[in-house]
Amino acid sequence: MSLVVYNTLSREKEPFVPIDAGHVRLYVCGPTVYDYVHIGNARPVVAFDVLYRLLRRRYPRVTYVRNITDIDDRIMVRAADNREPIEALTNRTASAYQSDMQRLGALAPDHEPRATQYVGEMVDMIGRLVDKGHAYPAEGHVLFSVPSMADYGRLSRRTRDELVAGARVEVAPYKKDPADFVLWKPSTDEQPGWPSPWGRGRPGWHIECSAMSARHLGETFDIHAGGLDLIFPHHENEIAQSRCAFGHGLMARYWMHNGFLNISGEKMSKSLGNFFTVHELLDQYPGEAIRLLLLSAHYRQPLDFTHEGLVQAKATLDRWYGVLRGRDAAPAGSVPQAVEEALSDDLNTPLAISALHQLGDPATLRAGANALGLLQQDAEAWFRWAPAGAAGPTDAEIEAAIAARQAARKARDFKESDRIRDDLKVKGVLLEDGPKGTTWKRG
RNA sequence: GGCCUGGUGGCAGAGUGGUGAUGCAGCGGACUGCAAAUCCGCGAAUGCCGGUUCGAUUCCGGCCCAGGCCUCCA
Repeated sequence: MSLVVYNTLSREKEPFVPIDAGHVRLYVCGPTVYDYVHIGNARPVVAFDVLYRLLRRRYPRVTYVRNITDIDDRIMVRAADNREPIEALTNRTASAYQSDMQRLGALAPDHEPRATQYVGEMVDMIGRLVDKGHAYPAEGHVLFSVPSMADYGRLSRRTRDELVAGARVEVAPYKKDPADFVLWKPSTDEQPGWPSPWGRGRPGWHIECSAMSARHLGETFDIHAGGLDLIFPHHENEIAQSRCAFGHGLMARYWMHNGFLNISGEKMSKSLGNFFTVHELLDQYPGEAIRLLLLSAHYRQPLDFTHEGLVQAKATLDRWYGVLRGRDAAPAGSVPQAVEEALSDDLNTPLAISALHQLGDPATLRAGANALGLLQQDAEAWFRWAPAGAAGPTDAEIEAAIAARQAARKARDFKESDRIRDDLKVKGVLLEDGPKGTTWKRG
């Protein structure tokens, strides 16, 4: 089954043909670690985790790289506010990120490079750009010369003139051209910095991805992915840096971008206060419910992230886990064809989910859901999940109440048995009488 | 102003040049001590105006509406 992906470069779906069919290489832009990530940051991680899983089924070797940006002005500001060392802040938030993404069912990338560990590579790359006339030093900075690249702007379909005309930002006086962007900037004594031929300083935002992708995936690789908002300037500038430094006609063959996430119909933003961190959501909903909601719309479409959506996602998973419950549900050997076909068409996860609804066999259902990174846990564990800080009855108390209710039912004291059931319901525990006895779940 | 998305039943959300998936909700039935869960069945939608076509929700043009990007941003 051939894989087709939408390539931002061409604005069309294209058959996926790897550069080396023996080794597919994928890069996804990761977070800047200065705080817990928000739910919008999780969308590319989950969407491209589905891609990673699919590629691993198709190709003998896949290398997936997702960076962690641990040097950035926001980090410096936050560390100063917190009165803590930068490394303490970045280590703590990077660990929280990794743990949160794991709880969303995302596989760990093969490499998770941190920018501060690749400053040497970045300095080398900037040196190459200067040597080739694509960059120039100015007042302690090094800038990329946009006019030096004939087809700059291909990804975002913008010409240099359009950029300059639409610019909302004041042009720094040391720029030769208003469109030029920073590769290296000087640091004061208090700011973190590294030695370079242009003085002590730190890298600009874009250069780390160029340097780290080249190091782990090569000068050209297959897929580069990230959020829609990264098309410009981040990915445009990565392309400029990598192509001009290495002299290739392309950096990555396929550029994939996920759409944005709205909160209750409005753009998520700090000023509106409609801002959820993955960390806090994981206290209130199971990770798989959050993941299912993220996959319930196509990755390129906008996704409205609502409480109702989470409740519905959890209900769907309740039903699926109900199919698995008490039955032998080891995943069947292969992913059901309908699911595989849907995912092969530019990751059509909503269509794949609809196919899952048609599956009644537990092993097949689990195999199909696993392709989406869902139904990865034991069914009983799923039904015992409770929100953080919930004050409901313990498992043992529930079992005891069920036993008391069974005794009442046997004595045909339905008033008492219904009282017990209602009492548990108020406490968030739902009972279901089946042919094999009574099962329960936390609502 | 430039570039780019999208407008499908009550809600969520796919596909498709030829009787419009799927899930939730709703309605009816089976099952149950009663429920719940499950199963069976039912009703319900393609923003507006043109064009191409035997036929358009799908292709083309215009309009209206919503959203994103234009050097913080997933």
